[in-house]
Amino acid sequence: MQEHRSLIWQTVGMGTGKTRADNRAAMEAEIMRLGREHLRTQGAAGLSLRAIARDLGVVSSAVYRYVPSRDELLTLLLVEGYNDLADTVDAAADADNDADRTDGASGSRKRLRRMAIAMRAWAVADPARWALLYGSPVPGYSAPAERTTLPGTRVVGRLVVELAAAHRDGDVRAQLPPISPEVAADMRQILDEFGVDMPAEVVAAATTLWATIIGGISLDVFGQYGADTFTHPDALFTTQVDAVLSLLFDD
Amino acid sequence: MQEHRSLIWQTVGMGTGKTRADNRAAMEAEIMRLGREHLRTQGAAGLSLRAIARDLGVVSSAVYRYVPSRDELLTLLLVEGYNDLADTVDAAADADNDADRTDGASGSRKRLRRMAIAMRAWAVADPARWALLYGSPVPGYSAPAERTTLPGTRVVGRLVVELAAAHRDGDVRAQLPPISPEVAADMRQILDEFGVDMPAEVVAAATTLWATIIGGISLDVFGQYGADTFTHPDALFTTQVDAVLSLLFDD
DNA sequence: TGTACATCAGTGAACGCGCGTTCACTGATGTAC
DNA sequence: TGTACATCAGTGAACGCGCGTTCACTGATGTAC
Repeated sequence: MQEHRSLIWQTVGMGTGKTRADNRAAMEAEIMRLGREHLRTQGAAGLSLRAIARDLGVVSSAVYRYVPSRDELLTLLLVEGYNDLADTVDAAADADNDADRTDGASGSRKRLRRMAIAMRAWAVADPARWALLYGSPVPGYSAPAERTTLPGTRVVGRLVVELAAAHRDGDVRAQLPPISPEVAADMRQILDEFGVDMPAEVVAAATTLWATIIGGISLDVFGQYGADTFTHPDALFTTQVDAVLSLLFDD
Repeated sequence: MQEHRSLIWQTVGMGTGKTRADNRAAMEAEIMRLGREHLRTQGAAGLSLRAIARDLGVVSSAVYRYVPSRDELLTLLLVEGYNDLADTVDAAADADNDADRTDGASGSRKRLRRMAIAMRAWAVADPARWALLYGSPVPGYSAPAERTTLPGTRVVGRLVVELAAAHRDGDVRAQLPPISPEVAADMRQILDEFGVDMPAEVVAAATTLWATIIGGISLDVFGQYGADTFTHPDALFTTQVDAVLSLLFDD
C-alpha cells in the first residue's frame, strides 16, 4: 500500500534508475533462488508459494504476478535443474585432460569418467535438486513431457554420443555382454533417437553405466550409506564407475 | 458415541465373539494397510493420520490409540518395508534353481541374479514403498537409526554373504578392478560388520552391483525412462545386472 | 515538454481446504473377588 | 455367578498452524501524443 518497493530492492541493492523489466528479472531470479532454497529444506512436496512470498517480503498473492502456479514453478525448477546439470556435465566432458595425459586410457573413457564425477559433485552440492531430477516422483505433480523431455535427456544423450564416438574410434571392447533380441530392438530405437550408430550391445552397456551412476549417486546422496560406513564416498563412486567402464574399454 | 464399533468390524467381518486384543490387532493391521495405500497415492510426505482415520471410519483422534504419531507410523512402514523386501529377496535366493540347472553358471551367480530380479519385481509391484526405502528422503522426517539400520541392511548383507560364499568356492574371478587403499579400508570395515572374509576388491565389486541394481530399479520405477522408450524394462534390467555380474564371475 | 491514459506490481481480505495433536468425556469390555 | 471397579476405544471440540488461488483495489511506472 504505502510500500510498493518490496524487500528485494533493498536486498539486491536496486531501487534507483531501474526499470520495470529489471525489477521483473530480479524478482523472477529471486523466486527461483528461493525455490531452490525451499527445495533444500522442505523437499519438492513442501515447495510453497506462500512461503516464498514470505521470504520475499511480499504478500502471498503478489507471487502470482510472476509465476502462474505452484506446479509451474516446480516445472521451471525442474527444467533449470536438468539444464544446469547437463551444462556441468558437458563442461566436464569438454575440459582438456592435461593431467591424465600420461596414462594410456582412451579419451572417451576419460571423458565418461569425468562426466560421472561431475554428476556426483553436482548432486552432492545440492541433494534436493538431485532428488527433484532423479528421486521419487512428487505426488500430485506430473511433469509436462513436452517441456522436460528434451532437457531431461541431455546428459544421457551426451553419454550415448560419447560412446558412439569411442566405438567409431575403435576404443570400445569387441567382446561385450550379449543382449536379447527385445533389448536389442529397444537399443536400436535409442540410436535412432539420438541419431548415432553403433552396435546395440554398446548402448546396452551404456545403460548399465547410466544405472550405476544414478544408483551410486542416489545411494550416497539420499543417505542410504550409514553415517560413517564410507569414509571416502567419492572414491567409492569412482571405483564403481571405473568397474563398469572396464566392461566397455579394455585399456 | 452410540457407535463404538468402527467400520472395520463390518469391513473385516468381525464383531461377534472377538476380544479387545483381536480388535487391536485388526485395527493395527488396517492402519498399516491404509498407510501403504496412502503412500501409494500421496507419497510419504503426504501420509496423514487424519486421512487414515477418515478411511478407517473413525474420528481423527482415535488413531492415537494405536499409533503415537505420524512419524512413528512412517517408521513402522519403513521397517515393515525393509523386512518385506528382505524376506522376498531371501526367498528368491533360497529357491531351488531347477530350470537353470543346465547352464554352467555358478550357483552364487544364479542366486545373485535371482535376488536382483526379485528386488525389481518387489519395487515394480509397489513403487511407493520402493520410494520410501530407496528414494529421496522424506523432508522433516529422520528415521531412527537404531530401529531401521538392521532391517535396512538385510538385503545388502545377504548380497555380501552370498559373494563371500562364491569367493570361498572359487567361483569369483581372480582379476577384479583394482581399488585404492582408502576404498579397501572401507571394504574391510564392511567385512568386519558382516563377519565374513574375502578380498576387498570383491566387496567393492559388490557395491558396484548394488549401485547398478538400485539405479536400474529406481530409473524405471520413478518414471525416468520415458513412457515407451523401453518395451521390455525387465529384460533391460536383467541385462544390466548380468553385465555387472560378468565382472565378478567368468563362467 | 507536459499531460492523459494504460499498464503493472503490490495489497489485503476472503474462500475453502488440509494437517498433527491434546483433552475431557462416555459407554462398552474385561477382571478380581 | 454376580457385582464393583479398572481399563480401554472411541467421540467431539478445540488450538494453532499450514496451503493454493481469486478478487477488487490503489498508487507508481511507463507511453503516446
